[in-house]
Amino acid sequence: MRIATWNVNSIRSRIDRVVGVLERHDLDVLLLQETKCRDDQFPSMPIDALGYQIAHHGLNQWNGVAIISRVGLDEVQVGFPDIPTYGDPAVSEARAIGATCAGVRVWSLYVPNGREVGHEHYAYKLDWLAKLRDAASGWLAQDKDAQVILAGDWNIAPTDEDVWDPAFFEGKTHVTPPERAAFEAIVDAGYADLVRPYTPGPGVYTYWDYTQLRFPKKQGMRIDFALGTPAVQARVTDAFIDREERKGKGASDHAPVVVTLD
DNA sequence: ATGGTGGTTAGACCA
Repeated sequence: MRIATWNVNSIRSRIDRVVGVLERHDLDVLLLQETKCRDDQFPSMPIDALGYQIAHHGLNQWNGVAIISRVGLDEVQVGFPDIPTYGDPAVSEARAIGATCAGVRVWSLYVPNGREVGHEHYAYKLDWLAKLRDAASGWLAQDKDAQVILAGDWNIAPTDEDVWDPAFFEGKTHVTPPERAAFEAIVDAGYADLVRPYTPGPGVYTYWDYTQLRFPKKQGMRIDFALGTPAVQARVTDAFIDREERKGKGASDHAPVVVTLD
């Protein structure tokens, strides 16, 4: 089984690239973030035509997560237990969707950005990650052999090696100790990074800002991850980051991250 | 090359 996660930055503007990624990598499952549309706006036809099923959760022009699968798409779940809302009045955001695909419980996750350290959105990010940890920890406690994948745009660079210049990011979100601790807490709950062992750094990234020629200058961040329970980790035979997809006109600012299971 | 990113959208907001 081959599964990928990708922050697509609008499914409507990149549907042709999505089809290309599905075909090029012979994907069984593709987890998308930032689809940026409502369910009724999702361009499903080209994906249906390839024999895939789609589960999408999109409420408006922001966020939006989807699971695309050709190996089954069962027990679709929008959000995880106790997923936080944002703001006052409280707003539910489309940042998590789960489903079972060929016996693997997969989650497409779009972790809140945080905006600025100290911003209300930053507190939301940390709370969101803590609630995700609680939920994910519970799933593994229920069944230590559970096959669960938590994948998506985490908006966290877990180590200094995961950003092109640590000094540039000093005092900014994505690299602060509380964010890194929130990520490590999920690893400590039993969810290992499935990709890093196959793509060691430094200089290995999944995201490059559109501005300032960050991609050609190789100035990126590793912020997209696929984490898995021990039962999943034991099945991984390969993983890579599809840098080629970041090239050319009309690319997303994120690259797909691909994992192969036996 | 006096603009410089790109998405959603129609003046901003978000990343």
